[in-house]
Amino acid sequence: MPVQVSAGLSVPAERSRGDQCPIDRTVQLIGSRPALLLLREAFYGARRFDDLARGVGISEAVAAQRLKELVAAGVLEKAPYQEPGQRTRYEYVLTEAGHELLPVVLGLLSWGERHAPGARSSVTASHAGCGAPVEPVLMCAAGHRVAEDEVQVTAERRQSAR
Amino acid sequence: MPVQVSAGLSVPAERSRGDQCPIDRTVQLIGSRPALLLLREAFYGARRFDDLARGVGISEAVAAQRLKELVAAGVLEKAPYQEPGQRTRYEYVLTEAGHELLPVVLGLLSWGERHAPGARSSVTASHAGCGAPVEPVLMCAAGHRVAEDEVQVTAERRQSAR
DNA sequence: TGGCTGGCTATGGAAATCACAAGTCAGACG
DNA sequence: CGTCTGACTTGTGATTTCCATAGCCAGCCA
Repeated sequence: MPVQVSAGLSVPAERSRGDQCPIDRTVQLIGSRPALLLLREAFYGARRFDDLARGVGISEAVAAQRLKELVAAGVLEKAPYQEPGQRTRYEYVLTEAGHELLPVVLGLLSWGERHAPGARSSVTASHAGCGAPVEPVLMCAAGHRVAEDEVQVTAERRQSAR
Repeated sequence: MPVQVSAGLSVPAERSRGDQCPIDRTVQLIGSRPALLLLREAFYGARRFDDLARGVGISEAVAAQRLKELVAAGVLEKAPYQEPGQRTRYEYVLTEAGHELLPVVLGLLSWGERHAPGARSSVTASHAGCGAPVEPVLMCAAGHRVAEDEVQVTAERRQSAR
């Protein structure tokens, strides 16, 4: 399913320094603290507005704004639900594209556990099949597990005026 | 309903909303656009102040500030270098912990290529050993490659005070 | 000794973002 | 009909972050 990205909605990607780098584009979409934390809540299983906002600890105004952006970016989707005796409401569920951000979020989690001082994690990610904990790792197309220092990053710099 | 335990934690009162989640801590360290983009430049191979700042397209003041934070966070390190006929200067190199952020950065890159509209990437990451492109994937401790929807995220909710 | 250059530091004002508070809206319930 | 609740929207300052400009500082070189 094609991820439709905002038909001209509020995402401010345009004005900011037009960078053609996908990293920059992704960061502009989900790179702010509230957005990423909302995403974290979504992975935890939160779906309703109040749960999401409270879990992150931000005001409703900010939550509404960020959720709108995440929906526009195709990361979340509004889906109707109805509790017995309640009227129809909308919850926020992760789209396919949203699920694909899990490696990033788990990468942040994993790094934070190892390098950011503080309380231990209260979160675990496990393989639904076998129950073993899950971690993001690097692999090359040939099937090798790749250590961080075995990666060659090459950028075709052509924009560097000067 | 989850219970709130461990409420004894002293109110943060720090500048940041004290969250004991490693994801939040990591985001507070490297989650801003300038910081992440500086990191990107570092992975591209930039080491000198001007190259880093110019590559990101931010002012020197912001670059100096963010670089200082990244050094304080242990992601970058200042190392002396000397070009012939120049005085000793300092460059910024990735530490071990910094290199371990590569999965996160590549995850953002990979996601952006697939889901963020725009020009194609001008960056590739390849395995230094075999030359094949590298991607971040999820693996469980048992050695299985795990799809995003096979991951079970469980959080010990305790903070839902109120 | 004085200029040049890379690498910052300082200041000031514009712009974005936040929390807090209050208001809106739709429909189930009494 | 009128209230209640979840999900927002709007308004108001305070706070933060940004860019731009300017200045400073340390050597190498002439």
